[in-house]
Amino acid sequence: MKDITSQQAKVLNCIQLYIKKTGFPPTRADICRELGFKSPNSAETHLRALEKKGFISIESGTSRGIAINNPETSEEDLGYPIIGLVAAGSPTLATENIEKNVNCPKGFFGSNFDYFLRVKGLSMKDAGIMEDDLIAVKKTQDVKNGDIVIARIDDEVTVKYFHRHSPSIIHLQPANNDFSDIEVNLEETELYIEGKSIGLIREN
Amino acid sequence: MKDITSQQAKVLNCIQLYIKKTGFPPTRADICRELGFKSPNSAETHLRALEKKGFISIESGTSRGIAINNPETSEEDLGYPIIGLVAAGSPTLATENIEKNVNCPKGFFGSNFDYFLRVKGLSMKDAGIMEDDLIAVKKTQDVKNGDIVIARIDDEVTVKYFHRHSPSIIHLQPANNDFSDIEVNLEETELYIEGKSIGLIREN
DNA sequence: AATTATACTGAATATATATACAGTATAATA
DNA sequence: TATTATACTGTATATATATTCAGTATAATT
Repeated sequence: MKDITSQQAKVLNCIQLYIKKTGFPPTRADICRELGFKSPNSAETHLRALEKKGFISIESGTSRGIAINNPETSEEDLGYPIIGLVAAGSPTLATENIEKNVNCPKGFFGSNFDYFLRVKGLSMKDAGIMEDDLIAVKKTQDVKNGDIVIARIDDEVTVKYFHRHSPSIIHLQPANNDFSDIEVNLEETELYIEGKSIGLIREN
Repeated sequence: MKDITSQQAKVLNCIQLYIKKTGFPPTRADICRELGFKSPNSAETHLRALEKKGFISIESGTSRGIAINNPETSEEDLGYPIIGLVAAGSPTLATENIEKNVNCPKGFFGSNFDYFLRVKGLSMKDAGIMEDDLIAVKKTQDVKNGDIVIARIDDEVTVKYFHRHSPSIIHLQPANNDFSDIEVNLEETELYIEGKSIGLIREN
């Protein structure tokens, strides 16, 4: 990264202050107003110089498309996404399925996990899993009998106890007498294990 | 701050992710692209709803003029202590009672809380509170009927539903048929409300 | 001596963007 | 029952904004 001139430093500082104050970067005109320039091109040339020297990035054709290149804070925690347990379809990490992100420290639960799943229904009530609870899901196919798994059968996603009765027969057991076991014959029906529960969070 | 709807939460999350990714807030069109909307007015109305509810600020007439109102200035927390629910005695924050500290961000559950209590027994089983669960406890005497409270009667601490039947009669109800109600006559017995449960964490 | 980078003013313009207006539809609430 | 909030599509437009072009001037390199 090349040397910055004093005027360029003023512009860079102005951008940082502006973002801190408003939450979004300044326009060329904003910089002019802050620093007393009379032409937007003054800001423009300074911005291009700062970009060339690596202090900022400029998204072309984009209003306020200025980003400060901070190598230190680049690897920041986005947190874990909360995904709704949709009746049909696979819970994917696509933006449109993410309810919000939870700033949860890594290794909060003993082992690592990938996302939170918001529970619908009471089929696991007796396991202490209630409606709207958040299950910490570890994406894995390595599940043992008795594990609480997130399983998908024909596009329907469900949370149940996992029990392999024979190489091709798997039982998905609810923890609620009002629900019945789901017996899956792997030779007839496709079963996909999305992962297993390694923890739970409830907000009330 | 009013309740956020699930769609509004998605929009808010989308904005946060966009800022994290690019360094500047999205346009209405950007939000549409991320979430699959086909009209910029979809984003607009969600933004106005989020503004009305206080989650964001919008600078009028300003491109990308979206600022998130929760600066989430959470400095790295010292963490919350986990306190064992001892059969007798008050759960105090003294060092000798602290099982360990959990590095949990402030405001992790909607409201603030003071410590985690490790649950013993199954008296609140039907409320989804299982043995060894961690209850997030907010120290307060301001409890309403139906709240899950941490109560102390004669040095014995217990977690139960709170129900005031008359000014001097309080029922502490378990959520398990194997246990019976505790009726407390405040004129005869001293009852101290340590606080109430505002959340729960389970590690398995 | 000829570039090249810095540091500006001033005007012009294509387009990126916010935002209003006109609809449709459903669920919740008074 | 009427009303409000939510959740969208679709079109239109004033303006906010990036960006180019044309200059002027000084200092630092090559």
